[in-house]
Amino acid sequence: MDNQNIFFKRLDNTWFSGEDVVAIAQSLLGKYLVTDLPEGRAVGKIVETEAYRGPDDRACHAWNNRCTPRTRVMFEAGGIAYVYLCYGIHHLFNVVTGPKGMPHAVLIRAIEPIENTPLMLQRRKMEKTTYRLSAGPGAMSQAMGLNTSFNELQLTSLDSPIWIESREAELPEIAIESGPRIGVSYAGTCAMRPWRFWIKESPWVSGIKARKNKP
DNA sequence: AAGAGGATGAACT
DNA sequence: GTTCATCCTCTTG
Repeated sequence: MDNQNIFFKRLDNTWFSGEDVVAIAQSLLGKYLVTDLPEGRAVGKIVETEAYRGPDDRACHAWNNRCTPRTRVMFEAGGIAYVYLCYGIHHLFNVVTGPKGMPHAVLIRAIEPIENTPLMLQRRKMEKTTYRLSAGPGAMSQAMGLNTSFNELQLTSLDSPIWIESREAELPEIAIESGPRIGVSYAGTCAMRPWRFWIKESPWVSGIKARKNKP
């Protein structure tokens, strides 16, 4: 009967306004993504992220502070959603970070299903729960009901249907691994930056060749 | 106005 | 390992 809010804390603009997007990408691991939509509510634990640092990151859509109709949202203050269509099929979900004018964002690449797996299965048109349900940015977005209609949504508003929250009174120690980001080979030397982060040993991460505990 | 290519994933061989 | 679905954005002319 404890007040949930003591432990379930929606991340706010202050949290997302930090200048170090690489650090924020790591801090998002172990946080919970919640989508409370008309079809139902779903919750997933974030297990994989990538940092994109606008001004000096060739892999970032806002590289060199490039501001276009699409990337404009990345220049907003941290805490707003940046969702775009990739390959004409996949909706990729990012959280913008940093102060207004700093075009940084974190791509959420995978979640561990926590609440309402049946809804996720239905959205993915799958029958059995495996890592394919929500491993990879396109799959994750589909499972959670995220699409480009939520671009520019304020995730930090108290009445927002989508948000990210922490669920621990004290942050537990999380074993984090890192490596190069996926699918950014066009970005020259920037492609080698180890700005992809995931929770070590998590079977819900994308791009794993040999899986020990197949979910 | 036209064309290339992409922060992917699924279904193939 | 390879192919390809599918459409929006950006660049070029």
